Amino acid sequence: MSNNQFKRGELYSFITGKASTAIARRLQKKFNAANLNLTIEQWSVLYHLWKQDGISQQELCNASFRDKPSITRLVDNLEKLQLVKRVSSESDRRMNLIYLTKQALKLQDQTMELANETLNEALEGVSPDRIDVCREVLQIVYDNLK
Amino acid sequence: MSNNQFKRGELYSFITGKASTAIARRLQKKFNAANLNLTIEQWSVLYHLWKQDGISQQELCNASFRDKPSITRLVDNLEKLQLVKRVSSESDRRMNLIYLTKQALKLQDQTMELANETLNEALEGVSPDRIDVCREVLQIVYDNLK
DNA sequence: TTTGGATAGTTGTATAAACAACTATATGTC
DNA sequence: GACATATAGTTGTTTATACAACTATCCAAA
Repeated sequence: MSNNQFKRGELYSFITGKASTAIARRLQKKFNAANLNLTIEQWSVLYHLWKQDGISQQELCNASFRDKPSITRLVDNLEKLQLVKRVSSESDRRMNLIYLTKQALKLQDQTMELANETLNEALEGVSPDRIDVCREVLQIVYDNLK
Repeated sequence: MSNNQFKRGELYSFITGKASTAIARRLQKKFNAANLNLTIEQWSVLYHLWKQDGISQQELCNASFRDKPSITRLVDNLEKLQLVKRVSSESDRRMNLIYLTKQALKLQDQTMELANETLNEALEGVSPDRIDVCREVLQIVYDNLK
């Protein structure tokens, strides 16, 4: 028997990720209300490209904690939306380098603003140091399991 | 303007729920390794039924933070696996009451054990009071947004 | 230079979530 | 009792995820 550390309620919440689901839903609603035709998952890919443009799909896999087929299809859809372009690498023709379009660059400010707004709503009434503890714990969880 | 409370890394982790995703994946792998032919989502429905059997699909929606079509299909799949049975309510024929089968009752101990094990791995090296803070913050986030 | 293993990406299939539109049943009001 | 409205559940469609199997390219060792 492992131990008695977790009461049921805790266990369920941790595993099902109710909080992050709620945050993602709220942000999606904001995107929809702003007529941004963009899913949170697509946004999360753009998020990495805004930090560094022209990375490979494999690097997007690592950065976004998704497998290769997931990234293939997200990039497919982002390409349909004309937000990214696949460019075959000259030095290694196995790789596609993913580049943002002008249209995608324009989305950064507005969507980051909505994301910040969402987090402020989510964390209203929580003190900064408790947020810090929470963030650190979640990081350890991720590191423990990845 | 919202504020500057969040650095990028924090923001992304909170929204995409990397930690809970990692926990769910680890638990799924344990289910697979134990030859339990069961998804985490299906397990999370059983979880509520183990607490209270014979509730309606709508109550499962509320308990599991899912919409009605999601529950319809999860119950469909659980029925195919012969883990639950839909029983039309006598008092209100719009409702299906969902009952666990004997087979599903047998799964409770083993899967809860695997879930506890997973959480112990996830939270290794985190002190109980920090876990508490984290859990409380996540609960507030959920309450703020639901 | 050939060959075999590793790496990058794609495709097929199953499960799941969100949203809209739908059916069936219940209920309250006239 | 009839009708409007609300509630419970289902179905269709799109997007996303996981896993397995596949192709194409690269690279290193014989």
